[in-house]
Amino acid sequence: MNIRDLSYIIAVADTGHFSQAAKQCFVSQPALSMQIKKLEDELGVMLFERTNKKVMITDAGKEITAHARQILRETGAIKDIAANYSDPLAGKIIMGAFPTLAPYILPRIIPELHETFGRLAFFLREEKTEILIENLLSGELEVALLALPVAEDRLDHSLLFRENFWLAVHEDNPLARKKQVSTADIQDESLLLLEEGHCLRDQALDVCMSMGALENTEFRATSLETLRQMVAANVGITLIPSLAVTETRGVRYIPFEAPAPSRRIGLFWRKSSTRQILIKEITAKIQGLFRNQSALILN
Amino acid sequence: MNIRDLSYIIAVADTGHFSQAAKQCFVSQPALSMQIKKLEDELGVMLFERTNKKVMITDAGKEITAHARQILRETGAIKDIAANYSDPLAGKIIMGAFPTLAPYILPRIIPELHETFGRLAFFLREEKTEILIENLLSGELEVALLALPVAEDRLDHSLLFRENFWLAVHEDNPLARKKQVSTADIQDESLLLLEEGHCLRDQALDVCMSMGALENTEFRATSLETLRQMVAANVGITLIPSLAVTETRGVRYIPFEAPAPSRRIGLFWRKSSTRQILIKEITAKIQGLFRNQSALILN
DNA sequence: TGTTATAATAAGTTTTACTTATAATAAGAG
DNA sequence: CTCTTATTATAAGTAAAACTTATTATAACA
Repeated sequence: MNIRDLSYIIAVADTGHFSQAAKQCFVSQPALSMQIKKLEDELGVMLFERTNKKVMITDAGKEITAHARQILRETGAIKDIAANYSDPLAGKIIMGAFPTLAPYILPRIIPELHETFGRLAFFLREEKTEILIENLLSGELEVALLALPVAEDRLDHSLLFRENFWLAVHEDNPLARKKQVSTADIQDESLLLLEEGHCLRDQALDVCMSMGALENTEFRATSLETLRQMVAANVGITLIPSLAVTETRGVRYIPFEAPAPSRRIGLFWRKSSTRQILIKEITAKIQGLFRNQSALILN
Repeated sequence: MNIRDLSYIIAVADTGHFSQAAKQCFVSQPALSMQIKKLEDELGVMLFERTNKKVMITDAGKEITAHARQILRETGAIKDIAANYSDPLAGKIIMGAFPTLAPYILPRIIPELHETFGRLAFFLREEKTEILIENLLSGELEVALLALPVAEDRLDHSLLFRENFWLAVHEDNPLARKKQVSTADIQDESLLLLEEGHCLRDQALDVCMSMGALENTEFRATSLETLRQMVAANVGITLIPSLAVTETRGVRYIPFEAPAPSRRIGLFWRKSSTRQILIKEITAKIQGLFRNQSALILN
């Protein structure tokens, strides 16, 4: 059985002629006759009763063409779906981002992406980096915003922007009066950090390492907002990535002297992804957004 | 697109492997890979994301395989229907018979046919001969019981039996005392006949012709039962076919001397009918019934 | 009785699908 | 880090299927 054969029998059922049906199907009459005969042999049932002047459909033919019509409707649906998906900038895409980035970057980029990619529905997932990588590899997620580097060679990425860290201190802290902080300023200071599993923790530890600062081990926060509130409560100081810098009662954010410590954020996807075209477009769009606003948000 | 291709993508969706899917479909892995690739090209959409270790289905693939599954269900339905119809002794059959035969023969043969052809549903249609022939030719009717001869070379037939005519007279009629009637007995008698369009009218006219009897033109009955009641009311005499001979108050039925006048009843079908096997069986069954009961019903 | 309209058959060609063998590639084991 | 294994992709050649044109067969109709 064959979808083409089914359209042949429908054409015969509709026209009542083998030759007209053949014309309608753009094949020669013998081709159509032979295919129908083969189908009848395969099914073990006559679908049409032929005379020289008339073609009559049998009961079996009536029932079978009804199902054949349904099959053609389904193939139509398949073609429609394919046509929709074959627009690489249409459909849906699930984007992941880790928790110390997601709430600060998504409100900035999603409205813009939504505007640019009108035929695309964005779904968002906030998870820790490790989970996001798993989700990417398993196919649950199409793209994710991750901090570089990521040691996973099944993934590809493009760099989106570099996000500087700011020092967050209580307004009563002596450092609060500085316009910029230097390595010397925070040497031997101890910083509040996030708990294990957050990439921001590792990034901040790297900064501590290079600047000679220490971790305040009395307390490990479960979220960046908790960390910020700890600073507001004058429990300690911490690093805040620039996108998360927002006016907060009692807190002063101070930029570092160049070269400021920073993290690099990239967009990641499976090397095997079927949506490379779309991803490339999204990358370009996000890069464009941050190129224009770099003065504002990166330092 | 192709039903086989659809089963390939379903197999891949189910197994998660091209090679396992190929095994399940009894083809080589390259064959399956190539067909799926061609389908993807045709649809303009990737259905699977392949890596060396893993096959992931795309969103498009998910939606499309859902429809593909529906198509395979429909093909299953088609095969089921075909399997049912491919039993030539199963299904339904519509049988026609003309009005001066139908009510008398059908109660005798339908129960027997029903018993013999358990998987067959009989539907009956009573119409005048002319209509029955039209219905046969148009395909509305598969077989019909008609009186021979029928001048229509698109139809085939087999002779089922010969049905004698009896003379029906009122019990007060002098002929009522005879054991048999001869040609001489009804010479110049006038017989009540049916109205135009009934084949029994033509048959009876033939008998009149050959026996030198006349038509009673005062009255033409619209049904055989009317005719019988006219005889019971002593309005006249008539011919009754043997299957319609049933004890009736005031009516005597008298057989003719051999060779008795008779009509031949046959089973008719389109030469092009797809159900020749079944029709042959039905013919044989009916012939058997009447062979056994010939003494009873034919004379 | 010839003409027309229709489906079936025949022969040959083209297209499609398949097979086997091989390559390429990444994951996992030692 | 290299070898083995598991997987899909590619290539070349073969087999099968579908198609075309030309012809035949048959019934309806003028």
